[in-house]
Amino acid sequence: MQMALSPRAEALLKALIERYISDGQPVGSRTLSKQAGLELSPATIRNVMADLEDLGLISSPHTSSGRVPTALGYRMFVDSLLTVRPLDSAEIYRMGDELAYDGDPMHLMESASSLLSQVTRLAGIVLVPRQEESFRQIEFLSLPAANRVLVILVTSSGRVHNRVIRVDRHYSAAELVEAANCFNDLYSGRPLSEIRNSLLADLQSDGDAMQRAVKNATDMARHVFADSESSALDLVVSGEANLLQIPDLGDVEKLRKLFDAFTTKRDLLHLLDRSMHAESIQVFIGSESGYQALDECSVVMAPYQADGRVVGTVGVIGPTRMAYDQVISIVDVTARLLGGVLSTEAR
Amino acid sequence: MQMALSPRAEALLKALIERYISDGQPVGSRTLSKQAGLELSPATIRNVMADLEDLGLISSPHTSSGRVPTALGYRMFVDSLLTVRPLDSAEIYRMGDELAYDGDPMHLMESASSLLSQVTRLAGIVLVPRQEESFRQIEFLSLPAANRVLVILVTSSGRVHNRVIRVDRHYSAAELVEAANCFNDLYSGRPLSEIRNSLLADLQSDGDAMQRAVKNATDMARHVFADSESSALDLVVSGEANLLQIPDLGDVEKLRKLFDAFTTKRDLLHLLDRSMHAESIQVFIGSESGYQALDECSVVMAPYQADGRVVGTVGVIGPTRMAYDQVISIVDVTARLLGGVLSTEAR
DNA sequence: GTTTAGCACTCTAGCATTCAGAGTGCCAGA
DNA sequence: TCTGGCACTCTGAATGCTAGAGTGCTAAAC
Repeated sequence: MQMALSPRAEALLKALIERYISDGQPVGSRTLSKQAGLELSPATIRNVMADLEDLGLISSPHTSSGRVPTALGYRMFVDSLLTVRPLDSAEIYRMGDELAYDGDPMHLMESASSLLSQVTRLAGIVLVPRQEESFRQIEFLSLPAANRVLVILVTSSGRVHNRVIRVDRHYSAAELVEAANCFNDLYSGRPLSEIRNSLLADLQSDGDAMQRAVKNATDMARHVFADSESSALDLVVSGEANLLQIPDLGDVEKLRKLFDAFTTKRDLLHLLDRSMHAESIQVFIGSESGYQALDECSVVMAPYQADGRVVGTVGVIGPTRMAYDQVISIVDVTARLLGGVLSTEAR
Repeated sequence: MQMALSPRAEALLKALIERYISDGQPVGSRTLSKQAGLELSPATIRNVMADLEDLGLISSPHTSSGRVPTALGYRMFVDSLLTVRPLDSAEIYRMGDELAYDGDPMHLMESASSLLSQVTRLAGIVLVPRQEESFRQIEFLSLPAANRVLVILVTSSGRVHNRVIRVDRHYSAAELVEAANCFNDLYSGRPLSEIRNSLLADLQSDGDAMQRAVKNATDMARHVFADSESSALDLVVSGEANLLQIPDLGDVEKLRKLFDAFTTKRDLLHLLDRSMHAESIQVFIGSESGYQALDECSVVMAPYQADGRVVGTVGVIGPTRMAYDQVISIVDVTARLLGGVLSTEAR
């Protein structure tokens, strides 16, 4: 189906999409003919456009007004016609400054997301995956309030989960330290999911065979591991408000669905999970994403690395009519910057 | 200026506003005359309405269409005409179930905010004030990564702040425990702000007179106290998406400003701070709030208590045309439920 | 003196009509 | 294979019209 286009048709499609992206108006043959670079009469252009329409790359909103790219058209544009506009180094430098790292990776993700939304004037998203996380350290603190213990879990990425739990009796500080030590020795470096399952299994066997300290630790740890599973914190979205003023997304009902997707996060997580496994930048255009809420949106995501391993993905979400040439390089740079911060940091 | 209205004018105003709230259409004299309870001809009603308009309580969008309440009209309605519709106990019970408390007060606030937004179909907000917080406990954990220490601060409300800091050399676990003990002994129960200032003063004096352990603790604690000042986490907003589908807030530009206010939080914090000092429910109508972004919105807030002391405020934000009778009692009940959870919990 | 009926007036919302402009498709000629 | 020309279509803005809803005012009725 995807027969090769003639070079002329390609050039025309490229010019049309670029024009549409900057104007937002359907593009007609006259307009395109006046455009420098193509010395063709409107009539010729009309013929070519008719071919492009047959191929499903462009369409006209109504019988007789200019053409508009379809999702397929954008796809071809992004895949093979686009000339990405690299950022100048001053810009990159400025962006790097904005990425503040204070030790809390969550803050870093938030600042990356917010940076993206400011620079692109779209919504920025950062996915902080949990599946790869492993256990680093647990600690139990006795609280003054009766029979309360604060459980603190530190994961390999440096994220910290804490939770206050009620316990059945008072534990001395020494007991708590011992329990933590046992647990740390037992599970250090193991993936969270594995530990979670293991804890669940322990709960069922309920063996009296276990040492007391280990048993205590297991009981208390269970709560915070249950928390760490919740993926609520894994996705950071910012700059949603930018989407409000984009005329392309005028349909209030669709906009509401989109915002719902931001708060629910479920669908987005699935989608972004896919982009994790890609080598480089990925662009989901319109309904390609498979989620209704994103029908009129495109998502541009780039995986970022820490010490050579992909640990998450970062990008933006905006209308299908977005300035891909700029957005792609901005997302690319952000992913690199983020990777840089994470990697130097770990050294 | 606020001369007493005749009972008839009051009844009329009340009927008009109730009608407008449920319909969203300007209300004319005929409509009002047909309404049960008032046996008056349209002409009479027109006379009264003219008076109400002179008083600035209602206005007509254009020369000849029905009347619409002004902010002043809503104010009088809310202050003296409104018959609050109490929730039935089943409803209250159901809401109580939704307020899950797992030991983390932040989760509780989020669930309260989300509960409000679901029940009212508006945006829910919860203010968690910081000024009243006092110090409960600090702890330092050594991390495997070179020269990193995790600082954990627990405040009186049970909130936990953590931060990873770099230190100049390796500290042994024993050193860290000692430092924490010193610090805890020194500052237990004192207000955060006081400690913050004290730490700042110490930094300047830089006295060699201080014990080494105390000095270490002070240096490390400084970072997390700086964090705890940031008020970013103090305001929880949820259900913003609900506002999108409200026809009254059709102006996209205003909506964008409103969403910006949600993410900036600064203005909202100021406003809500005011509502903290009120005894009971407060309603800010339209431009009364003094913030442009809230021009076409009303804010209904109720302070909530923990053990008899007001510790925060909870409520909703929506269009000026909202069902005050229901919203007010929903907010009221939520504040009580929240207070209940916080108080039983502390016992 | 309050209330009501009647009347002239005003403004909106919807509808049909018109008209210019932009764009298309197609055909015939270069 | 490209281009010029022509008939056709569709949109969007402007216009005029009408019905409906609502008002303000005045004079009569209670």
